[in-house]
Amino acid sequence: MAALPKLSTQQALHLWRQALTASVRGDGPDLSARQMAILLSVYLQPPPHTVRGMAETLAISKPAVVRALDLLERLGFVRRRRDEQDRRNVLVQRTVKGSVFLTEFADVVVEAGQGL
Amino acid sequence: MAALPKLSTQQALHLWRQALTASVRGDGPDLSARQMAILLSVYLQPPPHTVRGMAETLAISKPAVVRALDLLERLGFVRRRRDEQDRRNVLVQRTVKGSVFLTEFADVVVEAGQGL
DNA sequence: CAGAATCGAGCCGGAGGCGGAATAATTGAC
DNA sequence: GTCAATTATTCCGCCTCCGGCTCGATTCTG
Repeated sequence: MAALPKLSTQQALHLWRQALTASVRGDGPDLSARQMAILLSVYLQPPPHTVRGMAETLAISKPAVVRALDLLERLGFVRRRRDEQDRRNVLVQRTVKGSVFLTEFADVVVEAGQGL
Repeated sequence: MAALPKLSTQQALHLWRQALTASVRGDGPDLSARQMAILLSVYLQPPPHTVRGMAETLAISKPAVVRALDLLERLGFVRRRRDEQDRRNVLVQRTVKGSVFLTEFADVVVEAGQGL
């Protein structure tokens, strides 16, 4: 990945505002910060993705992760699979729909970056 | 402001994830997307900032803006002033505390950008 | 095999957000 | 001066989210 020059404080805030505003205005689902962080983890971090692990990463409770996954699964952005090696675990996997959603969101951020 | 080279899709998502994760993990207040968008508008956009105007900008209801301002004012991130020219309006103004909060948040984003 | 440990999920009371409708205050139109 | 228009706010019922606790299922320990 090509290196990125250091952002200024003003650039960072403007970038965030423009992307956030476009996202809020958009007609897509309004994910909370936790839900978005979980979704991004699943798509950007190496597997496996377990409830326990994500709860620790974000320093939130397990029920909060379960609830977020309930919603993300309902939206079709993510899929739950029982781990056959250790059937206590649930492995969270990506879906095409989730990938499309994140790609569109990334475009919004990229465009906001252009507008600086 | 120095121009920024175009972000790649991957860079945009990684930037967002790292900043979001740090923010969720942090001990600061957990602002929703709408609340954060309103706060950023007040600090980055030219005044005046009215309830009506922000509701239109974000395409959300006025009560939603009022509630967000209630919270932001309770946190000390923003101040409400009656417009003396037209006393129906309320002008939203910045505070030192809000400025500090956003500066710290910007640092998180900048640091996430470095980690790409 | 028995008991402890670990995992995800469900339950519960509380807190807060949502939009539509109604309200009070203020201003503009005529 | 009167009535309509505009602004921010409050009220209402509904829904979602929160964390602590508990639970069933599964695995590990000895």
